[in-house]
Amino acid sequence: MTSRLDRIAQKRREKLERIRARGINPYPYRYHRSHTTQQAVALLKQQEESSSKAEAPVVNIAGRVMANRPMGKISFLDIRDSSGKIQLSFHSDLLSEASLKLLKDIDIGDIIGVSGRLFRTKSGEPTLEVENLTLLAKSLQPLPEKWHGLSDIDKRYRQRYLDLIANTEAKEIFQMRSQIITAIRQFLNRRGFIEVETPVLQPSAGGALARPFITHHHTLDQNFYLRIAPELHLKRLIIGGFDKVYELGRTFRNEGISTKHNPEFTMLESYETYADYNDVMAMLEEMVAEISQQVLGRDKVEFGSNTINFKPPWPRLELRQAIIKYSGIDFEKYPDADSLKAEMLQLKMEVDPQKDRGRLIDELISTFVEPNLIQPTFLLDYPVEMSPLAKIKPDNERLVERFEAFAGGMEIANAFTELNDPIEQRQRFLGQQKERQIEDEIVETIDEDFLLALEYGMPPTGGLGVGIDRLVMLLTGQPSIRQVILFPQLREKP
RNA sequence: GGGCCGCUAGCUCAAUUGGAAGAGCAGCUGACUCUUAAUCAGCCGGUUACAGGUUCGAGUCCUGUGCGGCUCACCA
Repeated sequence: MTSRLDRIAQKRREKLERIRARGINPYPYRYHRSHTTQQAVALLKQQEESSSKAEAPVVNIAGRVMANRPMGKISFLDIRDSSGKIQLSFHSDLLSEASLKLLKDIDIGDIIGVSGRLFRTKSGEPTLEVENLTLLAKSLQPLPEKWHGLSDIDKRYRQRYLDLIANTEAKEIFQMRSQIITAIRQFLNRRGFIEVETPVLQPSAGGALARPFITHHHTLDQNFYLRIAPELHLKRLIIGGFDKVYELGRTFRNEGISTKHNPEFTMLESYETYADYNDVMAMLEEMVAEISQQVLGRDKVEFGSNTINFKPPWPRLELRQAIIKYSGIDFEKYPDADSLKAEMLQLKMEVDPQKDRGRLIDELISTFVEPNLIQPTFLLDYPVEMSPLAKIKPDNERLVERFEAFAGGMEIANAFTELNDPIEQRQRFLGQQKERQIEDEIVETIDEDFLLALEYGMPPTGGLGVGIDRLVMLLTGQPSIRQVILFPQLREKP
């Protein structure tokens, strides 16, 4: 009746008790480590290259036992820490009685500390000849298989720690993610941007068109939305006199989950005064290329079957021309939703009758254009009805100064010359509210506080939003957003 | 939410047309003084995701449920 897992766990608990019975704490408080495994290997190499014949120094290292190869009087164990791995050898002749006894109760998965001298085996493997063994944490669960790792995708997400232990590639992705985010901060800080934090809990969810999550504050007895964009608060800071601000943080959208969407995701937004969307374009392409250089050491990255080259300048393509090129439809010829819809039906597209003109154009982009934009590309100049926060083009009142950046067939950034006319902004909000209420979707409240702020005067500003998870996907070559989020959203298991 | 696919031991995977549920790793016992996916001998290990149905007989066929993957829709 007992499963194998039960019996393995039972055996390990017995070992734990045996260890305790000998007066050893299997979960001690600290361990003085002198070197990481990587440093220890480097030390050995350095010693070998120096002319001095001095005896190897004693080092203390710690890590998780990953393999055990007992061979009579010698046992070889591999341990791993976050820097790498190293082989340990245990000679029964050189070990104390206590360490020898303890070694018998060490399992794969245990965390141990060892001290001894470094040497190289006949086959050239850097090895620590252990003189002293300390158990630092007993593991009671068996690890995934050593050769194939953990491949059950569900388990990899739910028990990410096992994925990180068993699959070194998984760990590397998240190390790279951290480096990418560090590189972004360095880039912006160097240019004089300051990093700020604005509310996640907001009385109205503005700055984008998306369904928000709703939550409730008990003391205030008030509902709040989780932000769908930090945009409107960052602009308040521009009004307040900060010239260049950015926020790098979590944003929440209560929408479908896919390989490109997670309900909570990380977004960068930056705002720079006295800049327009052309300045922002130049900054973005420079930033992405620089991050790629800094993290990968090159401009190019393999993504699926394509090689993406981030080297600036990226092609700039007018949205209208792009849609003509890939679908044959010129949206300027169809000034209203009905005529555009009719044309789209001609192409045998299934068109939602509820959609307004902006959303129809959006569908043309995602259906025909986006999948073709593998190399980094800017699409410029969007219809005003899809961009309520962007400034109209000086020579065409139906278009705004907005761009979206695409790469690998995904949108990775969205930016515009920010609308700073408070009266026009109010009209745009009202128009948008009307559209949305027709669809009885979410009743949007207008952010009056933001409009008031705008009335005090906002300098001309270029704003940018970058989907960090997607950027990480590109730079790490991952086809699914879940592979670059440590704990992606999953349905709870019963 | 729709469509397609998947779920077998702790892990990685087999199981022919519906005919006795198996292997490797891990674990346990033993051997072995340079192994490194160590090797050798032996042993242990199953609610085949869950519930029902068809059948003499179901891992396999049917229905439903759960979870996941891909995809479409929703959506930037």
